[in-house]
Amino acid sequence: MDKMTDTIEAFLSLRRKATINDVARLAGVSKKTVSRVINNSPSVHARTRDAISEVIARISFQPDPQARGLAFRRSFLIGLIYDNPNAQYIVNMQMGVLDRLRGTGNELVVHPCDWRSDDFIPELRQFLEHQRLAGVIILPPIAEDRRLLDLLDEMEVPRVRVTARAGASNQPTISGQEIVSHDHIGCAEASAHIALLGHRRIGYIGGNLDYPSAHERRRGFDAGLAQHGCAIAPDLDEGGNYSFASGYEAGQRLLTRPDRPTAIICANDEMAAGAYKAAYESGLRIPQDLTVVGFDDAPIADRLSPPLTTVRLPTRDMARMAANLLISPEPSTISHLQVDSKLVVRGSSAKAPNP
Amino acid sequence: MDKMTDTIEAFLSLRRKATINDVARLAGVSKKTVSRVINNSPSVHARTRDAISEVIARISFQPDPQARGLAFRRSFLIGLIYDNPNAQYIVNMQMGVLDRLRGTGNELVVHPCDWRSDDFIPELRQFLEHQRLAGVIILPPIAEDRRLLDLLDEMEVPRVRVTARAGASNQPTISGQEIVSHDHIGCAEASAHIALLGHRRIGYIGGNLDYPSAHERRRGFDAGLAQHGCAIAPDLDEGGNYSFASGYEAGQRLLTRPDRPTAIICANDEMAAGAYKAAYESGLRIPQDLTVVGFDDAPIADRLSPPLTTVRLPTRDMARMAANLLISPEPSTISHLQVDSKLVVRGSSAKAPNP
DNA sequence: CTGAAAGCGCTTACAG
DNA sequence: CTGAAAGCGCTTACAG
Repeated sequence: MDKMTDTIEAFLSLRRKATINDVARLAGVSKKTVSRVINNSPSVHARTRDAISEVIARISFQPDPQARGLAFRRSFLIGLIYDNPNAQYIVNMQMGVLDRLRGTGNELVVHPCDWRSDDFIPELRQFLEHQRLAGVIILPPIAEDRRLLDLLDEMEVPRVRVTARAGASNQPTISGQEIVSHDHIGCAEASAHIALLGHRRIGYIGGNLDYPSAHERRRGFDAGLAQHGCAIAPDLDEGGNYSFASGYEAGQRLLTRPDRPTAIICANDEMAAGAYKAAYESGLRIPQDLTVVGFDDAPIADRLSPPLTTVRLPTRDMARMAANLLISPEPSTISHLQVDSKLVVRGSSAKAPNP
Repeated sequence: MDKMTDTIEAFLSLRRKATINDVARLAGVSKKTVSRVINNSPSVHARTRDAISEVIARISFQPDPQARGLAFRRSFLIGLIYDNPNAQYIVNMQMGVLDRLRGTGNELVVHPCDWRSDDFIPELRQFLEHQRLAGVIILPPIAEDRRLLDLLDEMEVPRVRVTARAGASNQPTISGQEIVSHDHIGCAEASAHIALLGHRRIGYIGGNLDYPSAHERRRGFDAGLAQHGCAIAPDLDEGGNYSFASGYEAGQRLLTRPDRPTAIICANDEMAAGAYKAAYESGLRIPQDLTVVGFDDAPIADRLSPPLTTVRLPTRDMARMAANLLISPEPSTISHLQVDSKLVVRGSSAKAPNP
């Protein structure tokens, strides 16, 4: 056993958390050089680097994020900012971000907020001033909020937006990266599926028009139908707000009319579940009497009877990609990454009943 | 305008983030004294304190958490550690913790993990070694994991556990605080409700017996029935694992027998939803032919048709209480706080059908 | 390719 | 009740 090993043994017997000074001493170099290794500086002799890496591994040294952060003038925290009521969506996003953060030394700080509150911007300003975040990921719908984007630009916080509409609220910014979900692709698939099943009396329950997603989804549904010479019946075109209650009420209106639809397209699964309830109360069987499709592939989708045909977005992947844009050592020049939604066929869609 | 105000004006025109040095200079004291004010040290003259507070407010000084953390040898981050598939539960817990953290200068770092993985403990050790957290909150079921508790003790991380069973895995520890949910209270209410409705053929679909909650809930259901001289029929006592699928399968077994139950008690709402599906497929109407009750008041509960009678736990409040135990300046001597669940009656429970 | 000095913004001893 | 010095564990800017 050489002297260096002895010293390492001695250090280990102290059972103390290692610091950069321990590594420097044990490796016989200055702490500046250790710092270079930690930060992957190229200008370190290979042998020096190897020796230092060896010591780091032996004493399981992990640089203290607070000390690094203080010196760097930024933290190793990624903020996730959102105002979204869909719990599964939020949890998936968190998981996706964490997938990418694992092993990078960064942690995830969650920050739900209240878009409607007067305190919305001041509260976020306070949050951002307090922590000097490594970056933030903003989820729909507030990823479209101009005031929030301006605030982030002003504070020079790197950010990635997750949106349903390319280029929305866009302008030259400090690091305006974006993950865009193509909601319309899967919607077009879904409505084409319905047209191919022979449906012609097709009803619609739309999403909250304040959200870009509501427009994108409608655009997709219309396109898929148009492909087959079909369209939403103008007299069956109901507005909803993405809630179960709004889907239920719209479903009641649609299903109690004499010339009721044979299929109802819903802009999300929550409203589709509401439509199920209306159908159930009207004594209509799904899918024999009525076809229903939704969007989200929410947990409720395959718990409904029958399981709901819907459109799925790769939520977790999107979050992973968003985190990657923030973390990636070589910031890519691509600023808009796009992901497609896709149709998931289950038991709620079937051939149109014979007239 | 006096000289001090002038200087503050001058500082503000710099548009620079304030530091403790700015406050000290502007208030004409040492930074040590400013530090005393920040940390509420009693030994500061009232007039001195007021002057400093005034400057702090004027220039909106916020101490840098990283610098404070480095000096304090701990961060201002609260960790939330869990392995739980229920998205709404997780989101509610996060909201509750954040309710209490707001304004304290602490942030929430979420850390889902995989209880089943071989890497479970090593991964958590790495996490805890990296960050020097101000404290952690552990959610069920891993709040019962002995290895995790030992790890936290070894690393001297303050912790609060959220559990369904008082005293589980308990032993003298560094700061073994605990929020205990009395699942059994609401369960007893629920089963008493069923007994009072006249049901006598009562089936049961149980939770995963690896989780304390499964035992606590069963205990409550049994007690509520016993109050009225009733009990789960031994031949209708099904095991489940809290999943929709397990509820569905158990429901099928229960409902296809000739002497089927008139009421089914489920250890959670997911399984109750599975039982709904089995009932639907057997052509049984809820609640006319079959009464069903669940536990959780999950989002699905009032989206089912009819809405599910269930038991609600004040999840968000529990999280708030847990965070409070960690944050509270005067650590309370009470180490076990208890909260009750309660019955929520909806449309899925009705009088037993006439034999 | 490597290092000594100064600094990031705070706090803990130690004085007085 | 208040302060000057040293330190938390890192990095930057400057040398060499």
